[in-house]
Amino acid sequence: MTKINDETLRTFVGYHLKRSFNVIQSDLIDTLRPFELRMLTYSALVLIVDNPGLNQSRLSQIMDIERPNLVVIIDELEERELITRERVPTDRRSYALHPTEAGRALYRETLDAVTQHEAKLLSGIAPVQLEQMIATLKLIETAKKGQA
Amino acid sequence: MTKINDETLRTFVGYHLKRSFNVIQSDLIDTLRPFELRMLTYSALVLIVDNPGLNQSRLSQIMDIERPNLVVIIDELEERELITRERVPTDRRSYALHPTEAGRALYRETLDAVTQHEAKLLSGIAPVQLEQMIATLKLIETAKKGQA
DNA sequence: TAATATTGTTATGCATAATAACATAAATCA
DNA sequence: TGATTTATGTTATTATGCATAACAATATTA
Repeated sequence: MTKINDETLRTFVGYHLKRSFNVIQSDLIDTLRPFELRMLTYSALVLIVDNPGLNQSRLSQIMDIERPNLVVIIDELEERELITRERVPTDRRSYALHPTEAGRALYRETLDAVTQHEAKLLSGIAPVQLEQMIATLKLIETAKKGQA
Repeated sequence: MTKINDETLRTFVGYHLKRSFNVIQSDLIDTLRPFELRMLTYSALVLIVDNPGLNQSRLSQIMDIERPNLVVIIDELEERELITRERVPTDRRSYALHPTEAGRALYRETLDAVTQHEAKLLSGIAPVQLEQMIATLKLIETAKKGQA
């Protein structure tokens, strides 16, 4: 069992980002499974509860996914009666997305579970350190626009 | 164009990780496209050049993917004659993976390109800040084992 | 030797993500 | 006003990443 050398890949920030994200992601998937939610359906539910009345176009923008990919997500949430699609009178092309009472209830349950799971996973890391990291991650997030 | 509120998701470290990784990933995909490499074929090539002779089992472990998923990646690299698969005399179940000269040449080219692209993308961020972030990311990466 | 484990493989499915093409509706402009 | 362009949601299709089950060949072990 020779140790494998990944020092070259370690010179890339992206490599570290990916590996650590994988850890958090797999924890999140486990956390959401009992609620029968995937990462994307969960994100969409949260954003709809926090921004009732928004349309699919805006939602796909904030979620950084293409409109076609959002359709099935919204279909699923509507099917489960967690949200509603309502025609907007002033713009009959778009739908206003609203959470149902069940949607809001599931939001509260899952928010609690996800928060606790992540806190537990990261319990060995100093909060200050996490805050500093998030500040840097925000810089990366906006790096694309900032440069050529 | 009302501003959308994602403050709830912003309370999760994973959300920040995902968004920033997306930025780096899309930059990386663009960087690798001219070389006809994807993220995984690139990672595999780098690891094979840096660890000549390793087998697929070990490679899948370090790459954090399942063995079956590595097969097609290795197939592709072999097809392009960037690596070779050689039966190991002492264990005829496994293949020793070695880079060809073309593989090593592509490695050098791409390493250069990827390094420069990432440096440019992150040029607005202080190196110390990135180093601190990487230290925290490493903690997250090993968090799973460290806890219950 | 018999039972078990490992390596690589095929087949399959799920989740995430991108593009093309389209109907409907709205906005623009000429 | 009417013609053109744009925006919204949708269907269909594809690529990519990632997981599991099942298997043949080979090694290991009990």
